[in-house]
Amino acid sequence: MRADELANVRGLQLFRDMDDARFADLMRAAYLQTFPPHVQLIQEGDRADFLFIVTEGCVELFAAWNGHEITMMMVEPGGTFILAAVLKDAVHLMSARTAVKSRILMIPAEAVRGAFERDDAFSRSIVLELADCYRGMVKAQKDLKLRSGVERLAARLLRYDREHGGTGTFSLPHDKRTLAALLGMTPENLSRAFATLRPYGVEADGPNVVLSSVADLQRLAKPNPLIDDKAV
Amino acid sequence: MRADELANVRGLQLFRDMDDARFADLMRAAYLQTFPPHVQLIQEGDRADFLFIVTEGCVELFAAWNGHEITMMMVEPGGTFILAAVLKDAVHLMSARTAVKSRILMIPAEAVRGAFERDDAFSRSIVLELADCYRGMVKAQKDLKLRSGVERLAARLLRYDREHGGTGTFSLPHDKRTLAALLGMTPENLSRAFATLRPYGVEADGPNVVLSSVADLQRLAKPNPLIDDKAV
DNA sequence: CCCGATCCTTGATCTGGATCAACGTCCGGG
DNA sequence: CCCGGACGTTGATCCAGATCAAGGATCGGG
Repeated sequence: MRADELANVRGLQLFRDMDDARFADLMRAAYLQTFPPHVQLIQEGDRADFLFIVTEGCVELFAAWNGHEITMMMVEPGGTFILAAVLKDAVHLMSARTAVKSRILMIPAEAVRGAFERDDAFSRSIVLELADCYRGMVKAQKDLKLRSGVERLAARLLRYDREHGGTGTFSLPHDKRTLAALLGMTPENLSRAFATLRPYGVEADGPNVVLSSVADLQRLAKPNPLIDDKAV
Repeated sequence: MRADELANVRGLQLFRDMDDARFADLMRAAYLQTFPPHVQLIQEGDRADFLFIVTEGCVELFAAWNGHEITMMMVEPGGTFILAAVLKDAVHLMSARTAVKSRILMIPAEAVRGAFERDDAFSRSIVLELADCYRGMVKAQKDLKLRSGVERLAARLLRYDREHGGTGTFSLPHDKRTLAALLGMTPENLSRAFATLRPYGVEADGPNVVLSSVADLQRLAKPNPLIDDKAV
C-alpha cells in the first residue's frame, strides 16, 4: 500500500479517531487489490467476509430478484460498503461489481468486529458512518418516490454541478447506461429525459454537460437539501 | 411510567446492555406522553430534539416534496425513530405523526448523545440498531424497485401471516388507506390488487384476511429473505 | 332512526415510463 | 482500412399504475 493511500484511508471518518496501534493491526490484516472493470466482488446472500473500501475507481452495488436487476448505488473513492452486514455478521443484501478498474482495500470482517469490540473511538465512528449510510438511503427513497424521472435527472445534474464547483460545466461521473440505472430508469428514457431538459439549458455532448440556465433548471428540479444534500 | 413499560423499554436491543445507572439517568430525563391519533410529532427539516420510542400505538413516518406526500414506514411498539438524526445532531429527513392513539417515550437528544459518548455498551447497541435500520431501508428499496404492486402486496400478506404464526388467518395491522401508502400505491390500486389476488386464495373481509392457498401465493410473490425477512 | 362523513370498491380514462425495434456513431482489433 | 460490436438516440407501441368519477357500506352523532 502506498503511503498516500494509507494516509487517505487513515483520514476517513471511519478511521480518523482510531487508536494508532489498532489501525496498524487492521491494516496489517487487510488486503489491497486492483480489479479490472466489471468484476463481481460480492454476491447477495453470501456471508460478509470483508469490509470493502474503494481507494480508486468505482463500485456498483446492485440487487436482483426474479430476473430483474437494479442498481442501488455507486461507491466512489473514500467510500466504504457492506459495513452493516460485517458488523451484524450477516448476509449481504446487495451484490457488488467494479464499474471501472478499481483499487479496493479489503479488511477481514473478523478484524473489523474485533476492533469494534475493543476500540471505543472506532465504534463511535462506525455509528456516524452508519448514520450517514442510513440517511443516504432515506434520501434516495424520497428522490425515487417523490420525483419523476426528468426531475430526478435535473436534480442530479444540479448536484453534480455543485460538487464540481458550480461552474455549470462538468462531465458525468458514469457512462449513461450506468447513470440511467442509478436514477432508476432505462437508458432510452434517460436519453429522452436529456432531450426534455434541453429547453432548460442542459447541453449534453457525450459525457460533457453544460448547464447554461441553472435558474430554469432549478425551477424544474426544485432541489431540496433534505433530498439532494450529501452533507445534511 | 408503568413498571411493565419500563421493563419493555429496558429490554429493547438499544438499552439491553446499558449501564444501570446510565439507563436510569436517561429515563429520568425522558418524557412519556400519550397522543391522540393523527397528531404530528415532528416535521422534516426541524432539528432533532428527541429520540422517540413507541411503547403503544403506531407512528407513521412520511416525507413530502412539491405537494406530494409519501409514507416511508410505520413504527410499531418497541420501535425507535429518528435515531440517526439525533446522533448526528442533524435535521429530520422525515416527518412523523401518530396513526392511532399512541404512547411515546421521548428522550432528549442531548441525553442520548451524552450516553452515547460515555457508555460504551450503549454506543455498540446503537451500532446494531442503526445497522438494522439501514438494512431495513435497503430491503424496502429492493421491494419497491424490483416488484410490482401486486407482488408487493402478496409478499406483505405472507409476511404478516408468518408474523402471526402462519395460521393463514390474521388481520391487517393498518387500515387499507395506510397499507396502500406503505406499499407505495394508491388506495384504488390496493383494492384492485386484493381483487387480483383472490384467485390465489386471498380472502379479505375488511381488516380480516384469510390465505387459503399459501403455496399459490408464494409462487406469485416469490418471497425472498433478503427482502422480506425482518431478522436477516 | 336517520343523516352525513369516511372508507372502500369498482369502472373509465389517462399517462409516465417500459419495451421493442431500428439506426447512427464511435472505437478497437483484425 | 474495414469490420463488428458497444453505446447512445429516436420512434412506435404497450402496460402498470395514477387519476377521475361514482356508487355502496359502515358508523358515530344528532
